[in-house]
Order: sequence, then structure tokens, then C-alpha cells
Amino acid sequence: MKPLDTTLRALAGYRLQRATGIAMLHFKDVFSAHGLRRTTFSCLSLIVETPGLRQSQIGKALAIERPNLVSVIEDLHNQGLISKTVCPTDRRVFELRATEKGRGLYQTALAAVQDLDNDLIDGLSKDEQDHLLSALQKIEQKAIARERNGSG
Amino acid sequence: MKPLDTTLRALAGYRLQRATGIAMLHFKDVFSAHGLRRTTFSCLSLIVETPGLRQSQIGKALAIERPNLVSVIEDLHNQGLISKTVCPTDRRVFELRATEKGRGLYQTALAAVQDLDNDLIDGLSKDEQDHLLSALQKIEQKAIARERNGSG
DNA sequence: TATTGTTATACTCTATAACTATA
DNA sequence: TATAGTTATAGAGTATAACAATA
Repeated sequence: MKPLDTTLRALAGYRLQRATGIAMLHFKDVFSAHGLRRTTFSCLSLIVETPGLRQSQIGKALAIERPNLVSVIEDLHNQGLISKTVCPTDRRVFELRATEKGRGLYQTALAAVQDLDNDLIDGLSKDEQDHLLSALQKIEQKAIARERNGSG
Repeated sequence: MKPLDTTLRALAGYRLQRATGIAMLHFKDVFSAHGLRRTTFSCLSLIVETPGLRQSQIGKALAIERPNLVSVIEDLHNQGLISKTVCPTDRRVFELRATEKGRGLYQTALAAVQDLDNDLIDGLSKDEQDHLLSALQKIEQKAIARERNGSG
């Protein structure tokens, strides 16, 4: 029998939203099993891999508005996963670094996240996986370009 | 220069979330230009194409919890885009149908949505577009299967 | 008993405006 | 004046528990 959402399913935007929505529920479980959320995991990843980062850089990299980053960083800091030190050359800035605990938790969580990620795409051939990532990248770039141009 | 989110970008889940997030901002603009939201548009689509639908069927088709559907249907009803009539054979049920106004608005909005959708994927070849939709469908199915199985 | 629609509620993500302290 | 971080706030989407009417 024809599904009710046949017309919608022909739209890439609809399938993106549906696939992402259901996938994120599973990622959410993995994150929370390690005391993290999607946003805290992403931020921790950046801080672990680039010690001394500032919030403004994280915001740009992850497309998170600066006000929304405050509680995320606070969360990581409260858990003792990162340190905040005033930048010596610009006292408006905090330099963020992962603690030993933060690095350990990140590696553990990352492994679990990668396991889930691999499981979600393991029905695709290696070529299909590559094409998927490439297509998603192109859509993201196209959408970013649209944003700059207004609506064209 | 290497982007800060190199490790994250290797994850399909991260790229899904990023591409979807930015794409949805544009869809949101298109929807709101027609007085709709993503959820009201999706529901209107189902109601236009299957007159007499019930909320419970819409909820299942769109993966929206029943309580969250109430205000969506109310929104469409308040705008005069759909009618609610008590089902003659089961008085618990409302049968939902699009009004003339609802059908007209839907066709206009759908065209605009399809234009945006086409624009977002027009950097992909026809083959790439087909593979993308297929891959997204497979990921969605895989995630739904995981949900049933628990975590395996 | 079970189901349909509903109310109430709460949590998350996201977005904007405006403040402070520094530069 | 511009920027980094912050506060306050508001809008969506999403989740669960519990209720009334009906089956």
C-alpha cells in the first residue's frame, strides 16, 4: 500500500529531516550514556583536538550561536572535562583546554559514537558511504551559499 | 587550513545533522512565507492527498506524538485550511479534509518547497540525487530497526 | 479494557536583543 | 567603535503522564 507521505518522500529535505531525526535519537542515547549531549560532545571534540580554543571559534566551527554556547561550555566545565584560563594577551577571552578526565571521556565516547555511526551506514557499500558524505557536504555548502546570497 | 571539526566531519551522523540543520533554516523561510511551519506543511500535505484522515494516522506517518499534533491541527483549522467532521461510525474520531483554501495554499507552498529542494540538490548529478535519497531511506530504516531491537 | 483526542508539563535546541568588560 | 562572553527571553520541536469520551 502507498505510504501516506509519498509526495513528501520525493523531497530530499523531508528525507534528510526524517533520517536525521531518528538517527539523532540513537546518538542522544550514546551521548547521555557518557553524561554528554550532542552539543557538549561536539564542543569537547573540538577542544580536545585544538587546545586553547575560544568559544567564538567553536561557535563558528559548529554553527552554534554564541549565547547558546555558554551553557554548553559551563556544562563541560562543571563536569571537570575542560579548563578555562584567561588569555594573557586579551583578557576578554577564555582559553579552553580539555582536562585529563575530559580527554579520557572523549576517547571513550568517540569510540561509542563511531560504532553507532558505522552501524547506521553499514547497509551501504563503501562507495555509497563516500557518495553520501560527499552529497551531504555539497548540500550543506549549497545551503550556506544560499544564506549569503539571500534567496538565490 | 584544516577545519576544526575534522574528526566530526568523518561521521555520517554529524554531516546529516549539519546539512539538515542549515537546510531546514531555508525551508522554514519558505514555509513561513505561506503562513506555515514544517509540521503544519507536512500535515496539510497528508490531509490534501488523503481526505478523511485521522490525527492518529498522521502521527504514525510523520512520526509525531499525538499530543504534539493537537496544536498543529488546530493551527491548520484556525487558518481555515482544513475541516474537522465527526466520523459517523466512530464518534471519537475527527475526519480531516482540506478546504478549497487549504488545497490552493498547499499547491502554492508545495511548488515553492520543491523549488528550494531542487536548488539544494542541483549540484548533484541525477544518479547522485537518486543515491542520496536511497541512502537516506536506508539510514532511516536502519535506525527504525535499531529502535525495535533495543541497541543491536 | 483499549483507543482518540486532549490537557498539562517539561526539556532541548535555536534565535535575537541587550548588557559588561575589555580592546 | 568593535569584540568576547554573558544574561534574559522566546519560539519551535519533542517527550511522558493523565484525563474525558467513546468503542
